[in-house]
Amino acid sequence: MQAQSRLAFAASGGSGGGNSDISFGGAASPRAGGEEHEAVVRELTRGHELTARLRAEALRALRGQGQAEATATFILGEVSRAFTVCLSIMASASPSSPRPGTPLLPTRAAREDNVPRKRLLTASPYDDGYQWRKYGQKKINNTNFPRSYYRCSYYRERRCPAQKHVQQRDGSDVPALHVVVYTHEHTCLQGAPAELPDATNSGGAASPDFFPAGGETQSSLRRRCAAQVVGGARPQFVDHRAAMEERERQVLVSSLARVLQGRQCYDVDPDDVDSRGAVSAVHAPAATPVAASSSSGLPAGPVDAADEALDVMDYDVTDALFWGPFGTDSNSDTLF
DNA sequence: ACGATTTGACCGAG
DNA sequence: CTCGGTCAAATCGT
Repeated sequence: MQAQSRLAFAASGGSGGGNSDISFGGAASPRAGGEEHEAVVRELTRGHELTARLRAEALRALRGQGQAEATATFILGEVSRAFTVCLSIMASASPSSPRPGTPLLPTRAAREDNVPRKRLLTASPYDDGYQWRKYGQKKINNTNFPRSYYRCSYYRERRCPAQKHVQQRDGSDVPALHVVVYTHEHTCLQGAPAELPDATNSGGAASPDFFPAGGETQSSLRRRCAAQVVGGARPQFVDHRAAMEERERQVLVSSLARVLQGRQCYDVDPDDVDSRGAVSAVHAPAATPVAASSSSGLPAGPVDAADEALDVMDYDVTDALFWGPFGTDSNSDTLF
């Protein structure tokens, strides 16, 4: 599913630039395309709803049955996610929706801070592989749910500027969907390997930037850094897209590892999982520990939130699906 | 004791 | 003045 959408959108011009030229099913006219589009969306929505019901029933039936429950949770979560991603693609390709990269009528347009922003619609707003610290919550006018404000946990010691705002979407989505707006790009994973305090050796040479700030002890900083390192080898995230793919892969591996927990004969190595999530090899020894554990256990993917009435510009769906790079400047199609 | 979260106050933009 | 975003003291959880 993801692989297909990836290919489809990769062929359409890729990320960021917002030059996608998406068409589905060779619709001949806007009218026919619109009807076809509606029918597909209707069926996908129905499938999604039925999956949610099936999931609820299955979990009720399998409650307390350990591995079976975990397996059902994972598989049905993946099915649900597939529907969500399809719906997201259809929303982005809607004949009536603005094309990616096309400036929307600015609701609070022309924000002048020039800060790159990006919006996602996802059932799991907290499973993006980063560590966040909440710093505020606000009731927003004319909405049912409060908006929560998060900052990268490394805001202080590494001066990572990344932030995100999470707000549950009004309505009766099952599962509940959240609009997540990311502002700024993480800097805390870039060019870090040699500079981070060593997580295992006591005398690791750390740059002053990575020493604890605000009274945090060195040991607690090390613990936190170690918690984010996967398998002891910190990837040097230079290419943003590769970094995001890597993170998504790790989240998937984490899910698989949970499911396979207890089956001593199976272990999953992240290197054996390709970008589509396919496990290309299964072998001992131990599975690599994975950061970004999910509290929900349902690795639902992020999708485009093109129909939201929030003051965020639309952006290329490829980025929405695969956590691609932020827009970086005025050329970005992800700005407010 | 310490880090994370909550929540009312505050601030700047419109 | 209203509103969204942030701050920071109080509170909570481990």
